[in-house]
Amino acid sequence: MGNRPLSSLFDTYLTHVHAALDAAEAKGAIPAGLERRNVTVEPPRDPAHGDLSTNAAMVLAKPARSNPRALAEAIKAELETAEGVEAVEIAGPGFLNLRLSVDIWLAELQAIEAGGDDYGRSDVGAGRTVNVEFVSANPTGPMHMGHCRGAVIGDALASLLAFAGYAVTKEYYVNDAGGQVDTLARSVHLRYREALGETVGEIPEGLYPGDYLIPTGQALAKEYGDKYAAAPEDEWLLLFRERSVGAMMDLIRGDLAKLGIRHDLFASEWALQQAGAVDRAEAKLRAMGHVYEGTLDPPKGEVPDDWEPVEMTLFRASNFGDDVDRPMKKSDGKWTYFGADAAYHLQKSETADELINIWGADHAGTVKRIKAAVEALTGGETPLDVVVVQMVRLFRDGEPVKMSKRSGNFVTLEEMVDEVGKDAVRFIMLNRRADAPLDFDLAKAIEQSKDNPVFYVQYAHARIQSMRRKAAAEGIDDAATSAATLAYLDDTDMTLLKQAAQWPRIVRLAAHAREPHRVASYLGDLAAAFHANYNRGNDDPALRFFLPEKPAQTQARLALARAVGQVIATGLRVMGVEPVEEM
RNA sequence: GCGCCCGUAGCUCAGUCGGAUAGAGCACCAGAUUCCUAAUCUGGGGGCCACAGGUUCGAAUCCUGUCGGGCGCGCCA
Repeated sequence: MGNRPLSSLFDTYLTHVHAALDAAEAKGAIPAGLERRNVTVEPPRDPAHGDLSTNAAMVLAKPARSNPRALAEAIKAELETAEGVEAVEIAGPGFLNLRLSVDIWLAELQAIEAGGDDYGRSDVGAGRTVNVEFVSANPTGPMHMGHCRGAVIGDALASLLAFAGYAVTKEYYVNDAGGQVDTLARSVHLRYREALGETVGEIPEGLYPGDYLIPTGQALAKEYGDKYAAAPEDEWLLLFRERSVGAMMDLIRGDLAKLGIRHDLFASEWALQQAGAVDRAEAKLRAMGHVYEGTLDPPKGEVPDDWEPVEMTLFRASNFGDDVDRPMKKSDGKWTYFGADAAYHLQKSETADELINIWGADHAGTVKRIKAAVEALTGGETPLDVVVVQMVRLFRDGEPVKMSKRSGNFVTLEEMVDEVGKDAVRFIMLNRRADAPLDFDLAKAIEQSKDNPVFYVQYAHARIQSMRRKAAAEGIDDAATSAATLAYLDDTDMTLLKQAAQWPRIVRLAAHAREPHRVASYLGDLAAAFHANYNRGNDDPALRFFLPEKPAQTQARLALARAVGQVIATGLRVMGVEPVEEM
């Protein structure tokens, strides 16, 4: 990162606006002590309005008991002297529009060059530690397509937050304590007997049928022979659980690796319970009076036939915004999933300032209770954000893709990545808001056309690299930008440069909103602007980027292209997509 | 029944902690096109931002309600 300041152009000018307000205050032009929190500096919607726009006069008008235009006049007078400000206009209901000198944009172009892959990196995270928990798929089989979106979103969000200056831990919660893991162990036991030569036939209802359990059964047969073949379950269940979970986690880690995902930490629910962490969390809540023994009302809607009220250990979630209290411990004395999860979140909060969970939409109903638990357990000290990821529907050429046999049930992540590639999967999964359902078309994902956003963005980058290679071959110096550079750039070029200069702001906004899809949207827009600019050369050869007979101009426009290419490459890397050199 | 999410162009969706004339792609229409990388390009039409109130100088954005769609509701994980 070096010693460069990490503030973006917008931050810099927000500082200038504050300075102007201070100066206006000092002269008595505006009242002192106004609430400035809502003062922003943004690019105006219409580029014709200038380079930057501030709402200061409108926001301050009311507390100042003045009208926006009058305030704007006072602020304008101060702002006009700010560095790099060429003109200030008052427009609309009281916007102050700033036009910046070309020197500022030249400096920004040079900042992109100097920054390289770090251009846009931010310190808004201020080194705060964030724990991003994602995937956390049950360790009962390989990952399927349904896990994929949350995996990519979690990984990209972690990467985005790291780029925005947070200290990020990527964590996977292994649900290895529930009854499903017993089912897994029994299923593997069957495969173990099969490996010993027994004919098992159809996998019985209630056990996992997938072929992926066969190697685990074989490995256990090789290691233990027929020792457990006829033994009672309690002699082998724990062992088989441990081995099966280990094997499944290896599978899952392999699947994640295919998507370019590596977690920093795998936290075991089983280990958590064994270590007494759940007891401690419950005791902590109990000491605060948030836990009691009681019964729940029957669920609304369809009441199960066998409903009967039973006493169990309940957390007063309803005191923290949830609809009803939630069981931590079942009447049989075992922890509920929620009870363990509450303890798990307490554990995470001990090493992180902020928590983020990436959850599938099918868990959306449990967001309130876990937020309630975290609030109670941390005294509101540790914020928890739950990013809810909606379903993916898989298509091929517009036709829904149905189940596949191999996994036992679903289209596996492996099949998906093998078919369309890691980068296309990642980009498309990130090209939509998480809370909107996504249709994923396998055929479209690898289509080489403008309709395919992955291709379109990659192509922009590849095209830029191609020009650079060509320039190098022609002996045109691909050197650093000089002061003369901007003389060759016209308005359309400047618009493109200004768009590339939005990158630091996009990083900040996307990180703040926990929305990595904003990066994908932005890159799509930037690529489109680049292609449009490039295409001008088709109508007017004088507007081509590569003009061998005009090396100085070529150099200048290559500098612009290089900056755009740099931002695209950096953005793609934040998304975990590898920018390609050629296509 | 209750909760969460969503409702923006014919379709798929963006939309800046509330800001100026609400954007893009597809589809449609009209032109251009062997071009630095080709897998097209340029322009055009198209909107009661689901509906009704409210807050605000200002609402697609915030609040309330209604309607419509998705997901969920358990001593499961």
